[in-house]
Amino acid sequence: MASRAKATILDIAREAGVSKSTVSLVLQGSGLIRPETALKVRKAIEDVGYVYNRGAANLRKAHSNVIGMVINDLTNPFFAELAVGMERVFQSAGVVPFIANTAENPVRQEEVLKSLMEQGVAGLVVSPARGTTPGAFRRLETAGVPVVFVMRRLPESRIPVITPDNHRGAYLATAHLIGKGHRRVAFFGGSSDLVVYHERLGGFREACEALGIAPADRLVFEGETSRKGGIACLETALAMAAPPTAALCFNDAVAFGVLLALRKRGLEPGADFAVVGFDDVAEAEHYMPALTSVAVNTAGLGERAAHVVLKMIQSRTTRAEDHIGAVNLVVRESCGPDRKEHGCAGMGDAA
Amino acid sequence: MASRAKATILDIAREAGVSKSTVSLVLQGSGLIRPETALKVRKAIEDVGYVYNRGAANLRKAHSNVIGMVINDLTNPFFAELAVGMERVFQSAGVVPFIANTAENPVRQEEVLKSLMEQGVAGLVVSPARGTTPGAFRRLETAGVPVVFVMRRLPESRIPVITPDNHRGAYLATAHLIGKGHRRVAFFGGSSDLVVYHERLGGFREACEALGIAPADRLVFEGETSRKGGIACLETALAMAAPPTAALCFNDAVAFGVLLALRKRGLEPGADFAVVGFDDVAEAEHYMPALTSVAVNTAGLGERAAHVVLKMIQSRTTRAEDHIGAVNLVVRESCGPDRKEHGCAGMGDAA
DNA sequence: CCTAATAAATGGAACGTTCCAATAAATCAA
DNA sequence: TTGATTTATTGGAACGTTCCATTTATTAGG
Repeated sequence: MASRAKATILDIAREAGVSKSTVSLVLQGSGLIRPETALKVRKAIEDVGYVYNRGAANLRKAHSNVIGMVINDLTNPFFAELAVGMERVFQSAGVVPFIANTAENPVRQEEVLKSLMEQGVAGLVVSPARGTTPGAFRRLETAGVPVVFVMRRLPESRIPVITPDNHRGAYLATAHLIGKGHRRVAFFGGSSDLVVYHERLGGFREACEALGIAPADRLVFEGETSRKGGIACLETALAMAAPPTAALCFNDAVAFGVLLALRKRGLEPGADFAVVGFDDVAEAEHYMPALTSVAVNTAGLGERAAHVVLKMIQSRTTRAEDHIGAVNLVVRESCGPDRKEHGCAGMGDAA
Repeated sequence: MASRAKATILDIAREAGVSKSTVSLVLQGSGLIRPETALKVRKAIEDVGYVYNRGAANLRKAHSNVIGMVINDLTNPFFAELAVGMERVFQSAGVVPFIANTAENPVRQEEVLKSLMEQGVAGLVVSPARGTTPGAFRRLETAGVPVVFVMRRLPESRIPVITPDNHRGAYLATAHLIGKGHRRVAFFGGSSDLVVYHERLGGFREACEALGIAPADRLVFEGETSRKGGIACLETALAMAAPPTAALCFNDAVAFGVLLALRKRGLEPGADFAVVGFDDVAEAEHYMPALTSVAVNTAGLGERAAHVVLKMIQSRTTRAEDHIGAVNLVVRESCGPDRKEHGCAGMGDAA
């Protein structure tokens, strides 16, 4: 059923009555070959059902045109969107990237990275798994493989990073909440082993400080970065003596959870409790109510990252400039109308 | 910055004072090597910062342990879930699968397949892109590479298929709707170039017939398989003279769109119009209202597909049995309570 | 018609592994 | 001791390409 031993360049050569070198040249589109010869060879290639053996070629050439995208959680639409952005530019550069999922698991990530290296990748763009150890990328570094981080960074590392301006995004969002009249505001979700977390939390804190929210009135609740985490955060927040009236969520997934939990309690998102998300995934716009969120231009950052790694490969360097992408707050319905002093939902505030 | 010429098995041999053959044996974990020798070698491997060159090895061995997962749309959480299911079993089998996205584009798929073949994949599990031409997999077939289709199938092809029981799922869902008292029911979304579409539509039709819905009262609206498509379907359906009162949607994305559009019109999903989805993605449970949907055990089918391809690779065959997975209807809120003759929403029915 | 220059095609070594057949070393039976 | 057997180790060919250095064919210049 399977074909006989697979055809090689030599079989083609025989078929076409030329030397293997000639076939190789044709395969590479060299202009040195007489057009009619090339034609003959191409016909032979078809006839014998040849498939190029990239492994053999790489053995000789030592640069492999395989590019890897290592993603921490493909199940999360945010990262899927990111991956798709990258793919777009790889595609138009004529390379087929291989995607590998680490499922937020550093051990798995280790395996994936190892496998990719053994495969001889030319370059990598990585959104590192939570809890990645500092040394995880040393192998790649000493091997001189171009790597760029996207969306997430490691505490200290020389690897170039493409991220959104998390600090600014959080600042903007928090200012929006405070501008709406909220005086007791919370930060929901995320965990401190991610540096993004500190960046976003930092923006939140700075806004609170700048806009006169008392330290006691800015509440932070760590939690899973998922719908579930959002639900949990809201529950514990509302159980407090003086609960917050608004929250900036670590990401949209958390925000969706909060929205859900509010509804389940019979509270009206927006009117009774304002929530803003982060990332502005596609779904945010279609949620009920539509989610106010910090747009980070996910696909755009993906494209940027892809370009950078391509450039690095081309110029055989392992260094590149970081890029901090602009963000902007897109206001929708989840924060309701302004709550200026008409003491709506009965949650008093100490202004 | 980059290391000097990368270390090979020969460097290790020199370092450890043994022959390259010995190193090779150690690398493969052969028991023929004296433990202390093996230890010495392993130390040398560490010392020189060796990375295994799988390309070179494959050249010699001719079976590559690379497995590919070709997915039509990673952006769709349903397929992401599927991919994750497959990954789980590949991981525990000790292989790192490479995922490639075709973005529902047959041309891209062609490229991806070509690249994978050149890479020398040992096997493939594929959810083919819409509009895949019949010959797209011939290359793989003549090369004798094990391939299994998952979730989707091609009109005619000898390649084994793992899918849910689409016909039965649609039947169940439709029967549920009719059981609730609906007499004018619709099928929303999907397009006829997918064979899944015909399977699901077939189940819908059969249920209608079996349960006495007049041919004129079973409406079918083709449309995009997305939220957007769902919105469009609902709009055109409600614009009819005698609109349906319930719909089975091609998949959950369409159903979400319908839910959204209902809300936007001030209609209450469930009470005013019943909707059931298909696939039961994770989100269905958390939607507002929670979506009644046909659960297909996505991850389970993914696992199954992975097992099958692994088995095929191992037994060097290109054939395997099809598998039709059981489905079940999970009833939530989107169909409301039974609508037995208490003429609730003012939409009369001719029973 | 010969030489120089150019164009087209080619042989062979090299890339880093695996694995067979062969060797070397150790153990055993007599 | 000697050969037979087992246990460890090793050299070398092979895998399918690329690319350099050559060779061969073609054309141009005189």
